[in-house]
Amino acid sequence: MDAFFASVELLRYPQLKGLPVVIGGGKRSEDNALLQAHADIPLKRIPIADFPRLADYTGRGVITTATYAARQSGVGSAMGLMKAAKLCPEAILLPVDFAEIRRYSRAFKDIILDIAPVMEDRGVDEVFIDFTEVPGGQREGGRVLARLIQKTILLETGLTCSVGVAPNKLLAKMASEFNKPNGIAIVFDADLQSKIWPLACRKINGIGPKADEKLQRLGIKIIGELAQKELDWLIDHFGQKTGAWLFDAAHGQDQRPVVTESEPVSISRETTFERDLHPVKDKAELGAIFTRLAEQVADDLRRKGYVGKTIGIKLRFDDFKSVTRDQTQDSYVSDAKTIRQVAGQCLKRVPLTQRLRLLGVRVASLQRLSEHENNASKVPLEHINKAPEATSCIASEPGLFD
DNA sequence: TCTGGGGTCCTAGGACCC
DNA sequence: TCTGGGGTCCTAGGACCC
Repeated sequence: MDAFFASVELLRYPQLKGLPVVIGGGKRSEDNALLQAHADIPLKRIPIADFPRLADYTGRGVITTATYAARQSGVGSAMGLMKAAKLCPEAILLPVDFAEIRRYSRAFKDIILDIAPVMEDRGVDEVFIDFTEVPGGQREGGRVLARLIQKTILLETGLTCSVGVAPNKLLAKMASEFNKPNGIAIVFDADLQSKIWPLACRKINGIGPKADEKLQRLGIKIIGELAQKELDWLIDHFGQKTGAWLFDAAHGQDQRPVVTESEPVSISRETTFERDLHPVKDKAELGAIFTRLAEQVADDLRRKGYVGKTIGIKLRFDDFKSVTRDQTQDSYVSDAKTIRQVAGQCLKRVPLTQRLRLLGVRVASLQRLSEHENNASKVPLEHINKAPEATSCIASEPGLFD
């Protein structure tokens, strides 16, 4: 989806179209103030001058999405809002409305599922779709189906998206960036040299700042240069797994299937404080936040129907360094009390000599509540065979060749 | 002007087992 | 004198993604 969070806000406030708008910053208080002050008029009649300005922001938030007009000033995703305010003070700042985002996310995915049922969820604003078995999916290299999806989403939601069609996920993801916004791009295997090799290595999904820096140190800036390197050379410099993956990626090779269903690995909640908190002086406040995070995670587990047996915490200090601690239980849990208690034990293993800026609580090693109840109803064997009269064990001595 | 929140996957060492 | 070769699970950190 194109500038998804911002585009959703523009549906509500069409008077902001074409203006630099930035979404982010957490709290909805300013937005509520805006709405309260204009309770008597329709949203689309609220004067532009009355919207909150990025220049007035004072918190620790980051940009989630910027409209294309705002991007002209050099602001972009993940940038701190205070920094963005210097670059584009006149921009309008709106908080994220998660409920609304989820509604539109569900809506555009349902539209796609109706047309092409093999869809992989990649977060609120992105999916992979397998065109292979969709009737007409091969027409014009996929362009006809891409256009149909685009038009239907626009018609039913008012939102635009960009589509990349290619033989695999790696190339499709890159292709989707080619004609943003509201664009379609088709990439065939034969286009590798002309369309992919001139791109910066950073454009490969999976090469981040660190890997890119290392590649640059080795004199590799674009994918074409990466593709000239031998497999063994890449493995020598990046290890077996990453080396082989880089080699494949540079040659446009990617065998990953479109995965339509997956189970979560972990569920967590974290929060950055408005100001850094002192582990002793602000103990009471930290304790209250800690408890609330545990309650939120417990609630998430309950709502989603999971239990977990690894409970962990995350701390970020005032110097932005992070640590994690976790502890695995013998049995699966999901209640706030237990999570809070085990998380407290984890916290004791961290030396607290600095102020904290973030605290998080996480539950992993998840199991579906339904399966868990299933297993719990079966009495475990060790409870049936309590104190056996005799135990047979053929190989009771540690053998040399076992 | 410091840098959100919720995730996944990988690596690497140690414990422990056969 | 120097000590295998699997395997799994747990823990901590870090890169990366949306």
